[in-house]
Amino acid sequence: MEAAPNVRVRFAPSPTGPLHIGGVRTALYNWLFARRHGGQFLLRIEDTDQKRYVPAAEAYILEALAWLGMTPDEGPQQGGPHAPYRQSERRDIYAEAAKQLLDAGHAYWAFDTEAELDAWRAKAESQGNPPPKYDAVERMRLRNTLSLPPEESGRLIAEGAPKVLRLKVPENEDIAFTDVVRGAVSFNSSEVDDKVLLKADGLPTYHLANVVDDHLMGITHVIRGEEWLSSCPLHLLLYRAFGWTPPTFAHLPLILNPNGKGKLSKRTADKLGFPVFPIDWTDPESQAIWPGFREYGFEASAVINLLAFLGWNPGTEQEIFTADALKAAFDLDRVGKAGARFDFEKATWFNQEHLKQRGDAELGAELQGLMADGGQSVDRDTCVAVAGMLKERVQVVREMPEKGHYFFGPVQAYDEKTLRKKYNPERRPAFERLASRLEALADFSAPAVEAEVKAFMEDESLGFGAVLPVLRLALAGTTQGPPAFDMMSTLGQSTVVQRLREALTHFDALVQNAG
RNA sequence: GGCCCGUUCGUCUAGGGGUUAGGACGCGGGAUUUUCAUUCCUGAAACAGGGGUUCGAUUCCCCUACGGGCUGCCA
Repeated sequence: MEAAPNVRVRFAPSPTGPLHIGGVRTALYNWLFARRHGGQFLLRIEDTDQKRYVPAAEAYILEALAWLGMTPDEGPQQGGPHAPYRQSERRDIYAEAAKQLLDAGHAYWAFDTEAELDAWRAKAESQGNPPPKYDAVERMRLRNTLSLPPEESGRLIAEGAPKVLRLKVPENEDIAFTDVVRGAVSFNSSEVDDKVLLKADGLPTYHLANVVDDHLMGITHVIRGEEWLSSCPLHLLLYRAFGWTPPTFAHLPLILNPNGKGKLSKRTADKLGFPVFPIDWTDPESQAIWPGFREYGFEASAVINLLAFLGWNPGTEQEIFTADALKAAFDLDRVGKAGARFDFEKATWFNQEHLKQRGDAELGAELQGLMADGGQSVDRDTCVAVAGMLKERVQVVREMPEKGHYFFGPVQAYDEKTLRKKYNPERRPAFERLASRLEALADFSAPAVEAEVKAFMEDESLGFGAVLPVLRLALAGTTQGPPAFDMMSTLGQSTVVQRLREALTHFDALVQNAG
């Protein structure tokens, strides 16, 4: 799309719990769009619902964004020209905006209590009708400054009766707009009800606060989930009532459950065994940990890559992107319209691709840290070597300690089934000679070990198939793994010799047991 | 129920009035590898259905079906 002058976008989550992966993607698209166009990416905390407010959620959001490298240009942490960036700290601004609407006749006070409204809805439903709308026709039957005699309204207000401010939505008017991802969209204003703008507690609802802030903060593009599409006409009405020019809207398709129906949910993800949150979240009530991608072992760059592709594609066949490459390639015109099912298999593939592109040194340092977390101190060189050998054999770095356990400690178990197939007790003396030959080696580099083992095979008239599997079994307990000579070299001479000799003492018995 | 949005291989998707409908994940086969993994080659696999418009529709229009969202003093 054309480079709009000074693009400003925002991510505006509500701190009611951990950020969902869908929310993270919304943040990502906003961030990418801002970077692509040299604009600003703002973070605004929409904490206007005191009932659902979860104190730890804001810190969680900040940490998740930081992990992914999506640093806001303006936000509660870094401040900015439009501070504060937390809606609970902007009450006066909304109150003033509300007054403006009230004075202009675009809004009115309503005195109906929640109980009254509940009864009103329940009555309709009991008659088999759909839930009624507080709209142009119904409002005259409810209690508000439009339906009540002015004296009574005045009295209620003077008495300080609980009241909410509602938008006076016009009747039967077509509201058409162009959505960047959906094209022409239109609604009739009669479908929109007189939404509450200011709640009885004096705080604004999402709609008011969002529109006011987007305008005040100079937001040029509102990029958000499709769940907001239905309220977009309401927002447009609000912009019009204020006399403001609305921003450009882009409603993103939703991320759906892998199989079955609906928006991707924690419930489904739990069942299928994968995370839906960027990082771990400890539920304040149950203390249960809701798993995150970070702790599962995902690379931040992979999460960004895979999320970017859930609803967007570059139009080329390239699928592996760094964040920087995405910043250059991303744009709204290639965002799809249809919801995308989340495929964890593909997500892990993305991770492995990103893993393979990382350097051994860096990976080794991470592995060393992982080992330390597990209480084992391992030297850096070993970790680097192991990481290099294992990175193509795991999907997440966290698999390495277990997958390569034999590098860090004794063999946990021998694969007996394979042992029976590959080991012939008659060859035990030969393998003992091999142990001695290896013990005598002056150079234990992989090529030297390889040369020695090959010489041994030649001398003993044994082939690869007769020697390597047994060697692997003795040293690692399994026939799978990195190239045998690299593995041996990393294990080190004394470990190799010792493990081989010890294994030989067990192998006969293990083979016999089976018989 | 009403309103709105959507629908190309199992999944993510490219494409677009005339194509052998392309790629990726996953799956199958093969090559390489001492093994596993990687890598490479390869196979199976899709335009939801019905009407139009058109010389010609997967592509444009309508309807249906299906899916999704919204329908709160939640966001």
